[in-house]
Amino acid sequence: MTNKTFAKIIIYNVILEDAMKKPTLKDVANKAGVSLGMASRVLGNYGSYSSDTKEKVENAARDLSYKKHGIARSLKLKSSRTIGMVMSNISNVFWATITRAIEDCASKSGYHLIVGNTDEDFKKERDYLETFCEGYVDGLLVSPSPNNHSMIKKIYRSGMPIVTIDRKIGGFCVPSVTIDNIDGAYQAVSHFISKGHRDIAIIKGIDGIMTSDQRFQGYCKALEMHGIEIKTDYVAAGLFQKEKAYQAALELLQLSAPPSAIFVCNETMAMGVYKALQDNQVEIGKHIDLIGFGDTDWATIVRPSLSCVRQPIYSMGVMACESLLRLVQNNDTQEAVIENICMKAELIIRNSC
Amino acid sequence: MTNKTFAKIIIYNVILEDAMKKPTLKDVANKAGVSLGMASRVLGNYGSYSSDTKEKVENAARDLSYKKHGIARSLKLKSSRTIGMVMSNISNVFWATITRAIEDCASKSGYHLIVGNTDEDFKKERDYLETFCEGYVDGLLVSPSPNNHSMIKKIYRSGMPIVTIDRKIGGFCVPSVTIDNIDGAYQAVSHFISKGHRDIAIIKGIDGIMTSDQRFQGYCKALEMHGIEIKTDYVAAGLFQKEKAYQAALELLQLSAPPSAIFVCNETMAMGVYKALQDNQVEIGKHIDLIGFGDTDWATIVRPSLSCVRQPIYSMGVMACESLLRLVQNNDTQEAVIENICMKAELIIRNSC
DNA sequence: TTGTAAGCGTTATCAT
DNA sequence: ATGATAACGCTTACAA
Repeated sequence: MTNKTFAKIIIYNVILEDAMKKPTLKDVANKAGVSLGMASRVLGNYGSYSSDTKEKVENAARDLSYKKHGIARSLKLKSSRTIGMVMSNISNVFWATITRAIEDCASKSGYHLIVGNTDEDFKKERDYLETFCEGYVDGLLVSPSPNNHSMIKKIYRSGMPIVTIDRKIGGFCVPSVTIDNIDGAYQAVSHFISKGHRDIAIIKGIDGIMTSDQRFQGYCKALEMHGIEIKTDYVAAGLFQKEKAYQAALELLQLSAPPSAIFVCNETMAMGVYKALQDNQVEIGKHIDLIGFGDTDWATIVRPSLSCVRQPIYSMGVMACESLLRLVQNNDTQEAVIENICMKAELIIRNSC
Repeated sequence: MTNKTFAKIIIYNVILEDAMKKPTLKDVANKAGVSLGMASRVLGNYGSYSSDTKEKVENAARDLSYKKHGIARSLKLKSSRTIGMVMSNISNVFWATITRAIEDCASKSGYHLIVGNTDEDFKKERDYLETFCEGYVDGLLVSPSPNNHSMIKKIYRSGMPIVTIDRKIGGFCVPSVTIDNIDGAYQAVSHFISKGHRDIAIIKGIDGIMTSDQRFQGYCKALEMHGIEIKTDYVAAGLFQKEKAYQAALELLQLSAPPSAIFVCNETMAMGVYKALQDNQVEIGKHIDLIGFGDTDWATIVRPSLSCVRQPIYSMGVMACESLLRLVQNNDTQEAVIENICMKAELIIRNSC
């Protein structure tokens, strides 16, 4: 946004080729000398027709370079063959990876993917859900904000296939694919404890968002299991943002009794924490140990390398999409099975602890 | 993909609410006791109608919670109000950021965004272009692979609005938004030279892809301008991949006369190079200077921090989308202006050089 | 095997 | 101001 310098080279076009409108099935039929229905049959490869007409139609289609019109088909078949994905922010690697997984999976089955970013704004989320549901999608993958749970339930109950991803609606009433955040956090904090740490801080994400709340639960559980008191001083909020986490880390350092270990609830915030500690000459892995939730590319090139709870991100996307496609394809069954899949995360120890 | 552990909680659903099919305009009209056309007029807010019918129709629509059917509208209006984006890989931050920018811009104008990943495979690219053009999109944003230039020209000439992004088709015959890669690379290498370096290596991306070729051109230009010979030993290929770049860096180190500075053609490869140098106890910024093309989050937390050529990624996405939308909305003009916008990159000096 | 025609859910023109 | 009705481009049941 900052860099506004650019050159604009404008070329006046000589002429655009005759933008004649695209040929329709009717054109093909006419050219082939058969009826519209006949043409549809051979191009759609169903019904019966003589090899003679088959050839005539195929030739005509080729000559006109006919392409079937997806929208018209969609209307007739009551299926757009596209699915929608609504998430907080696709430029976050986590979501980018999930989107990639979903698109891979969807395209394999001939589905298109349409995306929407909400920035955790439930109003935006609502808008996307609404417009996507205006016939544009056959199914929905959504990572719902806490405020829209009832809306999503309603949409699901009205017959639109949905599977929530990375977060779930209370009561198991909508299919979901999630990570076991409690267990992941528990593993991380338990590891700290096993190394002798007692003063363990957490930098949470956004309260009310399932992943953040559950990671905090896992943190609490580990401390409680080992009879360690949970000090409110050690519970900081980073809102899943780099800068906020930087601040939070600073405040932790300024405590009269600073923690000896910090569990950071996502990678973006882990970046902020690294920076805060580096800026204050605190040696990570020596003065303060660190574990982040979520693996990332840079974890291995930063010094010391970052230990983390690795989530099976790509797999999560694939499973969610497969679940959804299954629903989409069984759309008729009134009495459905609701799958709530929960995947385990894995603790990866590197040098930051 | 590696972590296959997961729990599957299956809940049998009590019953799905009567999945009655969605109300149509006809239903609304019936309920309101007016004709279908009338209902369409008030809901579409055009034509004329009495305030009485207006109220009746609006009430009926609300009571039935009627939503207009996007696909049907699209068919009638010959516009899907969605644009398509085809790129190499959305899970790469560069593309994720661009996609975000485009989606922001598109949604602001009421357009949906549908995406496709090609992994630089021209066959996949072709498939996406083809299916997207089956009426699904009103316009296309493409970062074309070298093999599909003629296909893209053809599609463009046939009347489908296209703007290429980050790469362009030879001959300025299709609108584009790109970065001035030659200048960016030139800045980086010139900086090396001004610091006294003579033995400057480059780790290129994929030959034949515009961004890689142009960055190499910029490298050559800087060397030539200062009368420095281009040594083939110093020209390595990293294929835009972390691992390949790691290898390439290793080979550079093993040269009898290793370079004193390396220019790396993207951030992914810069990661590989960092790792290679770290693994071999080569001190970056001391034994070997480094500049990468493309800014990244981790550039400031890695030690030493990474100098780089920063591209205005988000802006590029916005400009491309705005260009495209302009084309989409003037679709009728036979004689069009072809904009080829080229944005400047900016050298950011940190501690790696 | 083939043609006819009735939709799919809209918009928009043409009478009235 | 309102109601018919013809598209949009396709699929498919029904007749022939």
